[in-house]
Order: sequence, then C-alpha cells, then structure tokens
Amino acid sequence: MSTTYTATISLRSSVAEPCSSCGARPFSVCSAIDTADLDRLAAAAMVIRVEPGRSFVVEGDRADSFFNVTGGTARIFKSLPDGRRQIIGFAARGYFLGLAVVDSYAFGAEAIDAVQLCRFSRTRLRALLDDFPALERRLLEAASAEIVAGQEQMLLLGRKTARERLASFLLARAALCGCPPGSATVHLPMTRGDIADYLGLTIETVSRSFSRLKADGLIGIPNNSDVILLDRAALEAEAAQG
Amino acid sequence: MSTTYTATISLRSSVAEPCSSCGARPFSVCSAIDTADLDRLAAAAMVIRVEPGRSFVVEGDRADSFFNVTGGTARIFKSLPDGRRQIIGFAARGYFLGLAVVDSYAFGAEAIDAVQLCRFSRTRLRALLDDFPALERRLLEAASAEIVAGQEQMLLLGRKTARERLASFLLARAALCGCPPGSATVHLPMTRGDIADYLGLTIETVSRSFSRLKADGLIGIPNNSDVILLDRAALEAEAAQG
DNA sequence: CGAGGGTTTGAATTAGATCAACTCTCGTGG
DNA sequence: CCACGAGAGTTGATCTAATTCAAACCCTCG
Repeated sequence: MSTTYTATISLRSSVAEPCSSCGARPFSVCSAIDTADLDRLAAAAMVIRVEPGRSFVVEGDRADSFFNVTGGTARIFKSLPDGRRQIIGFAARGYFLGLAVVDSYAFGAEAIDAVQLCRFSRTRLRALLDDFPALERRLLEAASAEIVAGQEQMLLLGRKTARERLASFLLARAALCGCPPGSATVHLPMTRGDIADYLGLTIETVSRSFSRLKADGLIGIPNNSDVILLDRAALEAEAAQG
Repeated sequence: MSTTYTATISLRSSVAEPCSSCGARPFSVCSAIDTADLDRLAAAAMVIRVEPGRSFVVEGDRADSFFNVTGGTARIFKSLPDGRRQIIGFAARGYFLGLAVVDSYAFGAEAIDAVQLCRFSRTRLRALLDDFPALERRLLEAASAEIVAGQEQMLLLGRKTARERLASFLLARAALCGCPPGSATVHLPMTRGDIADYLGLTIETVSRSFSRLKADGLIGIPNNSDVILLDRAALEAEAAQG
C-alpha cells in the first residue's frame, strides 16, 4: 500500500515564512540548528498542509519520510485487523514524527484539524544528521522524552481506572500547553472517540467519566472541545500520579 | 531516597573477561565501538552483579548511572502510590538501561534472577558519546526500537483481550530469543505475577489464560518457567497481530 | 515431613463494554 | 427563517470479561 494523500506541498525555502521565524522552532528539534545554518535546514524541508481527517502516514509503509509538525494536531495510532484502534499520542506543534520507525512506519497518522508539516526525506535527514551532531543529540533527547511518556501511558493503560485515566489525561494536556495554573482551560481538538481510543476505553465510558468529574465539581465543560479545570488538586489526587 | 543496593562491583578493565570477549557485545550498543577502542569503553565501565530480587534502580532517583545488561533478566517497572505496579519490560542480555531518563529515572529496576551489569556514570557516558558518534547513533537506533516496542505494548494494553495478550507475549518472547521455529520452547524466568503486571492483568487471569491455551492444545507447560509453543499459527491468529 | 512460596481453580462481584434511545449542534436548502 | 438531517455526544439498561475473594494445590528446601 502506498501513501497517497491530498495535501498542499511546497519547498520550505520558497515559502513566505522561513525557518528563522517558524513558530514551531522553539519547541522542535530544529532548535538544535544554529540560526546561521537554517538555510541548510530549509533546503531539506518540504512544507505540507494536510486537511482535517486526512491520513498522511500509513502504518507498515516503507518509512521514506520524516515529519515535523508545525501547526495543528494529528492522531498517531495503531490498529488491529478487526478495526480496534489504539491512539498512541496526539502530535502537535513541535512534535517530530519518525522516531517510531525502524524500516517501516510502526504507526498511522491522520490530521485532526488542519495540520502543517515539514517533510524531510530519509536521505536528506541522514545528511543533516551527519553534518549537525547537535541535531542527532536533540533527536536522542526527544526519543528519551517519548520513551518516558510511553512508559507513563503504559502505566495508565495497564493499571488505572477510567476516572483516573481521564484525570491524568486532562492534567497532561494542561501541562503540555505550558499554561500557568491561572488559565485553567484545556483545549481538546480531538473527538470523544479519539480520547477513548487513546485511553483504552469506549466513547460511552469517556462521556460518563467526564459527566461524573463535572458533577463532582472538578471540571467545567463549556463545550465539547474545551474543559475547565476547577479543582486541580483534586484532579491530581484522582490521577493517582506515580 | 537514595539507591542502596547489595551488589558485587568491580572495574571492567580489571575483570577476567574483557569487553572483546563479552557475550553481550553483539547484542548491545557496545558493538558500535571498534575492537581497537574497547579499552576506552572498558575503562568507563564498572561490572556489577545483582542478586535475585534486589533493586538496582529506584524510580525518581537522580539518574547518575546508566546500565548495560550483560547477563540475567531484570524487571523494569513503574508504580502507583497505592502499590499497583506496571511492568514496562524485561531487560535481558544486551539491553541498555537509561534511555527512559530525562533527569531522574522514570522507572525502577529489580533483578529477577542473578543479573550482571556494566555501569557507566553519566559523565563518562557523555564523554564516550562525544568521542564516538557511532555510539550515539546506535543509542538512537536502540531508542527507536524501544519506542516501537512501547507502542506495540500500548496497543496490547489498551485494546487486546487477556488471551490475545498472553499469545502476543509468548510469541514476542519466542521471537526475541532468536530461536528458529523448530525449537518451540520459550523460557520464562519471571513469575506469573510479573507477567500479570506486564500484561495489565491479575495473576489469576494470567493463570487461567495459560490453562485455556494449554487445554486448547496451543501450548504445553512442562513447568512454571517454560512453555512449549505447540501451534504457532494458531497462536499468531490469537495474538491479533496489527 | 512440614512450612512457605508460587500457582491453580472455583464462586461471587464489578468496572467497564455493549446495546439502544435520545439530545445537541450545526450546516443546508426550501 | 425554519425544517431537516447528519454527526457527535449523552444517558440508561443490560451484559460480560476480568477482578476479587477464597480455597486448595503444588514444589522446593530446610
């Protein structure tokens, strides 16, 4: 099966916004490259825009491309033959897609909202890594962080209750957005179904758990894609943090 | 909390067996270092022996040491405050322990049987990585493989039934031992409790699932630490491989 | 031979899944 | 402007896979 996706593609170096003013750079592996060398980076990258709902990585395909997410949110997932799906993570601005690759992609990826990507071919990335050891080191750090996050998720999936999973999820979302404790609103671009497949639950259980947390006064739900953390301390207790 | 463990410690370079004849080297990141440079590696390593049941990494401790397993099997795990435990993986010969580290250890580690380790201090490993880019590359490959394995485990924990989990576990064990399809005996140094905590189940459910697979003729159980795969095709079907 | 792990098996319980109905929101078109 | 329909979300009733509780059943080892 080959990866065919509808997307807008253009060469990074020909695009209005150069790497130097890229909003994703501070959060991504690209920050390992000095400003002076950014033209080298730009020359290796293709800018891609993927429409909501479209797939841009197919599990099992030969891994010829690596991606850096510069905008929007994608779901990263694995599937079983009968359709059961496990979402591995949500890739947002700054996420490097391509660590979970040995020879072919171990995961599929789909845009949730409109996603902007920088695409690097395997060979060009290889060349960059050879020229910039700092980039390789940064990739290793990113890989470490991903392994740590994965282990935390295994603990969640293997040992936490539905309510604990949801509390953990909301707190993790709040933390990664980097918002201070003051602004307690967490944005959730994904559907309840996505959250269910991420937490190893069903849609119904996710919905019920949301309702309970709300009834218990721990959260507010102004609309389906936002949650207000009303009692963070209580949520932390619920999350049963290791 | 500080890591205090009972162990036999000696300098690698003063030990009878040098790196060049180390049985773990072909399977470990050490293979990235040329034979000519092995004395450098040996000088950085301490050989440690950990007795069965003893802990040698405590979750949350500052990560000052990295380990390479050269013999035996250790369990890598995370715990919740109330004692619930999730085993992240079983580290055997060739496994590098220290990828899941940002600043402190994200996991605990205990010897299952007698474990032999090479210990590297953070600073010495840093120095080695600076001198041998091939080692850093190898570490990145190891990290990729670990991320892929972690994602597979998330799929198992989030979406597979007890029977599917056990079938997957047995096949994974058979694969990593590298044994050809001919020799169908899989050795399990860990207890049923360890398997349960690895698969996100209880001891009882693991035991029952073993019994069912045996009753259905898919496996034989000569003793508690060995399983014979009698019908690999059927096991693969049961494992619901992605 | 008896003690104490680890393991197995059975019966009762339950968290979460499944099945099913209903609601909410939002975009479309008469 | 409102009816309509479709997709996402919620809620209730029922079911079940796995857990929990409880009681044997091995082995191994002193």
